[in-house]
Amino acid sequence: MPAIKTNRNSSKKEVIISKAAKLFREKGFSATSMRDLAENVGVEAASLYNHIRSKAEILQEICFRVANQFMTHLEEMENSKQSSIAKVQSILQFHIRQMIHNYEAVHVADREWKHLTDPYLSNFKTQRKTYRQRLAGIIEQGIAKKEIKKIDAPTAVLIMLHAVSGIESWHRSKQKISAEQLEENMVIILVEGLRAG
Amino acid sequence: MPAIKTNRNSSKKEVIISKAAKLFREKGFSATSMRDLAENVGVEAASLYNHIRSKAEILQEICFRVANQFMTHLEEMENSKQSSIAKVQSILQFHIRQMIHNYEAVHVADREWKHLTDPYLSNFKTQRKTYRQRLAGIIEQGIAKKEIKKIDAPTAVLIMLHAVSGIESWHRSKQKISAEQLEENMVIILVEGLRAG
DNA sequence: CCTACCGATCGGTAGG
DNA sequence: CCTACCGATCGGTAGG
Repeated sequence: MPAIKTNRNSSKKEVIISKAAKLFREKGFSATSMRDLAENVGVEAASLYNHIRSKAEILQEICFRVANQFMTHLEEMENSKQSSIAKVQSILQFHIRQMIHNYEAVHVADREWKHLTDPYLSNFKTQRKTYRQRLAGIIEQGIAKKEIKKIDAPTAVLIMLHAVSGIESWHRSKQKISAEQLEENMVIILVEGLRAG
Repeated sequence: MPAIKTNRNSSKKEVIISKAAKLFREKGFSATSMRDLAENVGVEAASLYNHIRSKAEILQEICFRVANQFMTHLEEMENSKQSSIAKVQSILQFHIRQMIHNYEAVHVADREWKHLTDPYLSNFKTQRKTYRQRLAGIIEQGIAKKEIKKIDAPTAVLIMLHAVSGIESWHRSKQKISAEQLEENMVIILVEGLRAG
């Protein structure tokens, strides 16, 4: 029954990708060996190759899945009727939630994409650049409508996206505030600033 | 003349560390080989070992030099008489300027420190944690004095420090705003927020 | 899914 | 500073 065989293969592939995301985040792509990964999955290294084509393919899967999720949400926001500041806030919240709940993969896509090889590398860099430009576009609309103060939009994008990657520290922290409080604090600081007033 | 020999050795060591910082940033610590590094320095791989003890030692030098610079500036701020918000702003500016002018080393210390080995790894993690706690302390003083709004101080630290690492994108950007404009925009967004008002 | 193994490359050393 | 080389480990394949 080929249907069952496909399910088995693909679910084992998902286990491999999920364990790989965990290891790539902890040790980095280059410092993670296929023998490390095999041990975590519970098979010999050679057996991994029945499910995946190469180490490079695993990284590709992780990076492009994450990229597609973010691009899909961005497009929803572009087509929505909200105010620009609400769109920016929603995108920020989406990033925060992804970083909280899909931490391993999101972090790997953010930090390890440099180890992709062409043509995937160029493709990924293009997608990344496009995403940032379109997000900057939304911010610029907000500035034009005077909902957002006159700042350099690409700089705002850079701050937002990198601030979110700080959630890494939250994950590692012993005495954490709740995910809800984290999200609330991050949105307030980025939207309203630090200064009291 | 041992004095001259020492100078020659230490300046060659500086060249090695500087080229290593560049490569570690571009490719990551694990993906940079000593043969890569040797080629960039202009010698054979074996010759590097007349100046440095190991690949690990190079990373240690980079990470602890950067850590010491930040810790020194933090201590200056702790001992200064400015308002808390001015202290936070000065620390933010120090991070931004370091990231602009000592980009390679600062970026490596920020992203590649996981590849340190004990006892250096534990030492670095402790310093990092201490730095963040003390910066959070300054922010908490600002909250107590109502100069800073009531937010979770560790979350503010996390946002500030990670936002600054976004300067990486600025370095890679073709059509950059000036370093001064970048600094001004980053400080405004983080201190005053995005929303117009 | 395993055993057995490949060529390439790694960080590092010996010796001059 | 170089040539020559070491043992270890890498990603991946053959064959069953």
